[in-house]
Amino acid sequence: MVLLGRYVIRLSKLTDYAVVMLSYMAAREGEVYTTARLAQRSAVPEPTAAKILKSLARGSILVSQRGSNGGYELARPAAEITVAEIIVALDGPIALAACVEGSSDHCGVEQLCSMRGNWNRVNRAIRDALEDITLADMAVPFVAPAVVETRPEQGLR
Amino acid sequence: MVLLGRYVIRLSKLTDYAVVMLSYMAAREGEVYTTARLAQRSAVPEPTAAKILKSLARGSILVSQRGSNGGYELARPAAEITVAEIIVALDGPIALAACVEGSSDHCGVEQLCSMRGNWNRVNRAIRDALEDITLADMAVPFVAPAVVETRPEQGLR
DNA sequence: TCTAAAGAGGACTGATTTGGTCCTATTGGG
DNA sequence: CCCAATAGGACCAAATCAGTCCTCTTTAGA
Ligand code: FES
Ligand code: FES
Repeated sequence: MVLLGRYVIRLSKLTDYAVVMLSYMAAREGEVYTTARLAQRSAVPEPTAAKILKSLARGSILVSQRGSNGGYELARPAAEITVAEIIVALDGPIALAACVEGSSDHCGVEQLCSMRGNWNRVNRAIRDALEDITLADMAVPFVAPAVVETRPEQGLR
Repeated sequence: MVLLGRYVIRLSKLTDYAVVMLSYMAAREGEVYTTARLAQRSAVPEPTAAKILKSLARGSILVSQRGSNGGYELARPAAEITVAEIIVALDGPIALAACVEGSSDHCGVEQLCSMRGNWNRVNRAIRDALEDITLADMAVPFVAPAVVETRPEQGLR
């Protein structure tokens, strides 16, 4: 059977929180933010915020400065940070199921392997979609621009 | 805080199994397949297969015929069944986080709500990607076409 | 040079979610 | 009628995730 490995798209709370914090940081690039401050501003409990920030730093989305006066800073301009990267930093590679390029596991049902390439196609489609959207796209100005409340299906792009 | 609800993309084993079974069914459209048969052919344990098939039927991807001589049949030609539908049938709506059109929960941090529309953009991008791929795309002929074993990053479409 | 303010890195735990099983209807053909 | 199927849930065990905490390293500056 198809023997799934690690790979399932699984974006969640943490990722969502991350975007909230990153958006806040994007407001003034070049500034250094401490964990405490970011936790406060985003309403994420501090230990959790710390965990997220560490992951983002490991993923080269933030650069960290240790020691006093330390903190985090965006590693690049917001427009160059993609949602895909953020997800990868927190949830690991973006893929749906096994039978993924690079996965070495191989299912026992050789006949079905032909499907392999097709999942990859799906994966690539999603990855592309996610790579097209940057933090700058997410981080619209914080002065909430009258969010339409009723079924906002309209054209935000 | 952003108060996430139900909505997280979460395609997984079940979905993967489903595609395997559906691909098998797509080979000869119009034929009626019993749970037992599908379970065997796809190497999914029968009770699990049954569960999946029921979900697919509920999602109008399959039509079921009860009673003896009963079974399942594709509700439409494979080319008209999208991967998106299959996912929805098994894992529920395709979306990443809350702040989704239609979700009535509302986070307490009004300032952050401006991000809302942007998640929707992400959601829509993924949904579109998934709607573009049909079961027919996944169900390439079962005589495995010499799957390239070494880093298959090449152009399978 | 000492201290305190930061981050790094992991171990750990409780809560959710999944995957998987099973049991009891209901349906329909022969 | 009976048997072969599906429908629909309840249920459980295992995996995963969110969240916490503890200890170590780095660095500014008194
Ligand atoms: S490796 Fe996935 S179907 Fe064979
Ligand atoms: S409802 Fe999601 S940020 Fe407000």
